[in-house]
Amino acid sequence: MTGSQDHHPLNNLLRQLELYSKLPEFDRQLVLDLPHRVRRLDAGSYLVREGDKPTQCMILANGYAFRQKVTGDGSRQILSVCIPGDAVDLQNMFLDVSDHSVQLLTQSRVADVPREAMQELVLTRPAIGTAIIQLTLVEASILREWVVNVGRRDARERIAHILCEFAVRLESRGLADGDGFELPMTQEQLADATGLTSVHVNRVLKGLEADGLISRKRRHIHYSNWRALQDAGDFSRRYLHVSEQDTLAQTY
Amino acid sequence: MTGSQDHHPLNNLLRQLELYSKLPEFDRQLVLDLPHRVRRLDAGSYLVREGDKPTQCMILANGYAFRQKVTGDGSRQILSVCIPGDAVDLQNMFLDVSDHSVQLLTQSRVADVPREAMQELVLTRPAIGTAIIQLTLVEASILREWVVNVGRRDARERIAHILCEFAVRLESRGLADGDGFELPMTQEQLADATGLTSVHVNRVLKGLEADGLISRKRRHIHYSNWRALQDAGDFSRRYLHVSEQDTLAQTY
DNA sequence: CGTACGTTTGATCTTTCTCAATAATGGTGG
DNA sequence: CCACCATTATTGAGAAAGATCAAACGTACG
Repeated sequence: MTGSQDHHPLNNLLRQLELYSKLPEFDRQLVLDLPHRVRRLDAGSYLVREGDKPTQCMILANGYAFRQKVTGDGSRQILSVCIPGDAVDLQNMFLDVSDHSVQLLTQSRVADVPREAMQELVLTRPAIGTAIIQLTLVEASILREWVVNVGRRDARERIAHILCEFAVRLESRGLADGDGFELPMTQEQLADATGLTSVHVNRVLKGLEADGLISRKRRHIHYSNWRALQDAGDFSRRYLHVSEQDTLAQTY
Repeated sequence: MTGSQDHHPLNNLLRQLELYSKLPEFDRQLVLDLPHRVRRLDAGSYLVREGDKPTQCMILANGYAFRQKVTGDGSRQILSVCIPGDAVDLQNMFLDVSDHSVQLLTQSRVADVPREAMQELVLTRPAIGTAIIQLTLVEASILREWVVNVGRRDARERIAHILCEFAVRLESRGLADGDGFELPMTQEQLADATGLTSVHVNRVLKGLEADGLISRKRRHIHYSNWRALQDAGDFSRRYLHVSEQDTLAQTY
């Protein structure tokens, strides 16, 4: 869960920017030279609250976070899970007021970069601009898949699907162990991500386990039958826009 | 529904780019000078199919379209509704393969702009880059709200919410008539947008009508009680990031 | 060792879906 | 203008997935 020992927290940002194509050396250095401040925050801390006017972009150096919105009657919908290395606040870099909240799932180190510094790089360095736009578009693609997940799949499919998504995303960052991963959230949070109740999530998880698709120990998910799990979740990785080689271990 | 008589179809793109801030005159001209081709297409035509490698960005000169994905068992989820003037393919401008389809709701005129020409403007003209990123981020914000809508609201709230969203978006483009608008879709499509069945959508619409929140004539929705409709849909316009003055008529 | 939080399980209730049939509407060809 | 057809809208009855309520059980942690 700790990942590599990158002591420079912007290395994470850089790695993400280079997901789709390498940056010129000059641009890489500009990214690493961005002014920033590192904070260590506890689980549950808010990085952004809906309605905020953020002045910083935040990069998750380690740890997990999630985006959420709360409805008028108080129920919560989780909108995405940020994994170590994610830039959390690209959304807010070009919009003045945040339309959702971001909260830490685990204790984390977070790097803050002033909004203007980040904007300047994006607008003046085409390679960096391209990379940022691609990241934003992939995030939108994942959101579209989540709309499908909660809108048109039953409970079992939803859970299987989100487990597959975690598996591929974590694998692509080297945070999974080949045939399993540490689920960074409680069943209640899983419920809020899938539009279900925690009671029902529990029953579905037990069902998947009983059917031999996964096994669980504490929060660790082991996929006993990866193909069957994908089928159960109607999962195809296309929407993640990750290259095959990033997740070779799962292609077998 | 026909909108204004912009004979230059890129005027629509320009208007959208200037939603958040005016472009310098030089940039405006670059946009209008973009190479393009105009096509007239029938309702039901696909502008993009999932899996395509698009080479053009498309701008909806008039008419309506929607984004959709289809699940393994054949059910459809509508992901967003594009209204006249929307640039449909910003998503694909920087990603090589499309993760969803776009289909026309009505007969439309569509302007195609080569991907590279568009990319170049975005990456070399900061004002245009900013505008495009903002549009992309607003679209992501709407997607997040849709996740909330299908994930955490009941049928009545979902329908009321989506009606409010249409009202504000159409109003902001001058396509509504103050206290009503022409719904561009069937109840079946409304169902696919809200994760419900058409049967249930019908019952909910009748319920909203019986309670005096809306009245309907054919596809025309008239909101008899705008405030009550917003309340019923747990609707707040923040996520649309439209300025108040764009929709002054509704603020009363 | 106790407290708080997360998980598991059972029983019951509601919302929404499914299936099926009927009615309205718009468009088409004659 | 009219008869016909395809699509869309409407309504009813029964079934099912998932929610709700309630309680017991584990486990981590101060």
